Amino acid sequence: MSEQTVNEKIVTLPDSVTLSDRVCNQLKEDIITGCLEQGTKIKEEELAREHGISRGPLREAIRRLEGMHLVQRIPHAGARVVTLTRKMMSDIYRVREALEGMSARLAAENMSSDDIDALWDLLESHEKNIEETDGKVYFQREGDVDFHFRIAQASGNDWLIHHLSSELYQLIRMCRYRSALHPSRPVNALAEHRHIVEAIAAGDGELAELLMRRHISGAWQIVKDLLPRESHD
Amino acid sequence: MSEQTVNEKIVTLPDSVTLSDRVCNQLKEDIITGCLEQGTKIKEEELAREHGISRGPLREAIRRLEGMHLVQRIPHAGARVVTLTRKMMSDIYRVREALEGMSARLAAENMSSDDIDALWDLLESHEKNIEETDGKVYFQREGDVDFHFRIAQASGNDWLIHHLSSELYQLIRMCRYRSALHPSRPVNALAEHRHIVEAIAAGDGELAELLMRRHISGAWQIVKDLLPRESHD
DNA sequence: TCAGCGCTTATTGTCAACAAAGTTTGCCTG
DNA sequence: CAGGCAAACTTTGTTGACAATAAGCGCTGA
Repeated sequence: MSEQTVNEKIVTLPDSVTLSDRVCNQLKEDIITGCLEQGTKIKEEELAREHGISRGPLREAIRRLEGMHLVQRIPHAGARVVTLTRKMMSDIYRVREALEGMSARLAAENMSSDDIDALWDLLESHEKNIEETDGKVYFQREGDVDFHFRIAQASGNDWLIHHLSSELYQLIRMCRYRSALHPSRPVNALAEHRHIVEAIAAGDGELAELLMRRHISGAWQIVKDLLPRESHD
Repeated sequence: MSEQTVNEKIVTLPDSVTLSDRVCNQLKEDIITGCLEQGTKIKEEELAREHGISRGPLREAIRRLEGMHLVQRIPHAGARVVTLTRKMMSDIYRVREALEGMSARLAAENMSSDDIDALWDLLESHEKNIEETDGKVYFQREGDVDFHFRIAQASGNDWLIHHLSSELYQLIRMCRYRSALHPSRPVNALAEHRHIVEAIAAGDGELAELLMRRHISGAWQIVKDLLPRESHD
């Protein structure tokens, strides 16, 4: 699609449509993985220089991150990396419970048998993954997100898909990176995922929703105790 | 706060913290009210000149509008005002059903009696408003949104509050402006609002959620028939 | 010593010019 | 006459400089 005339200097992210896009994604990852610590003041000139771009595109990137709630901005005072409070995470998990519950119900109603087969395959690969790595990778990496992402996709509701995958999941990932999380949860989660897929395969939307809500609610119970102390809230 | 040296052409929005903010709000209203028609190509230079600002702030404003899903952008090809399809509105109403249902449930659990009294007052003023204007204004203006906005506020869930009030409601408003809408719905809606508040006052979260979901579902049934034809979808 | 004031400085907001990409137009060729 | 190529134009992406605002700091005076 893109010609070969592209400059070879860009190696980290091969095809970046735009400097703003590239830096936006870079910053997003940096924030989520904690490379940019929470509450960090964002100094435009400094960041721009670090990323080798001008302040213009950087400002646009920041505006988009603001839209994703990954940075908070005050008009003439600058922007800071968002700080995840316990309350914020609680709010997000609650909303997620509602949205993913809905997502599972719609998936049960809409999903084709081919898609369901693909879901089973996904779960199988997850299981193998857990066995191989002793459960460490499943939750920490993309595995869990993949599952929920697929369900959201299957709902067919574009709004749901977008908000779950490009906003809520990012903050969930960020939360996971903060709370190094790998108890015996993975095998539990996998079992729960199985039950959800069973309900979906049976076309039982109501059950799928219930199970999904319970699954997420349970996840929050685990996560909330692992969150850093910052107990003032 | 701002000096008097500001150009006197700016009369609509007196104190804007930032050009970008001002134009962003202006554009938002223009898009919602249909002043900027759906699908319109956004030409940066032209718009910037019209609003008397440079392209820099305008681009930032557009990035934020993109985040609100009021414009769609393609990297090197420009941005267009979003086009509301029937599917899109349907998706939004479905999500709204889930989120506002949750919102009503939380409101029933959290709301103080003072807040509930204020809600009753709001409904009363709405009733008077309907009588005075023969029902034309209630839905069309802020009345209905006000009610839902208050409930969302009362939920205490910041994520819910933000997404309902600053994203979903905007698109709902936009939809309303497209479908000139004032049948006998207002009195119905008011009655439904009353029942919801009753449930909240009784602390019956489950009932409040049910009634709210039904209320919104009903609203969609009305709205969807009033949407412009564009029947290809 | 400390409160208040003005200045310096660092940072954000804005602008106009430059570079690159995409789109249209029109010419040339088969 | 049709199709495709190329050049001109339009529009977006990017940059560095300039203006304005807020924060930090030292000074003066009581």
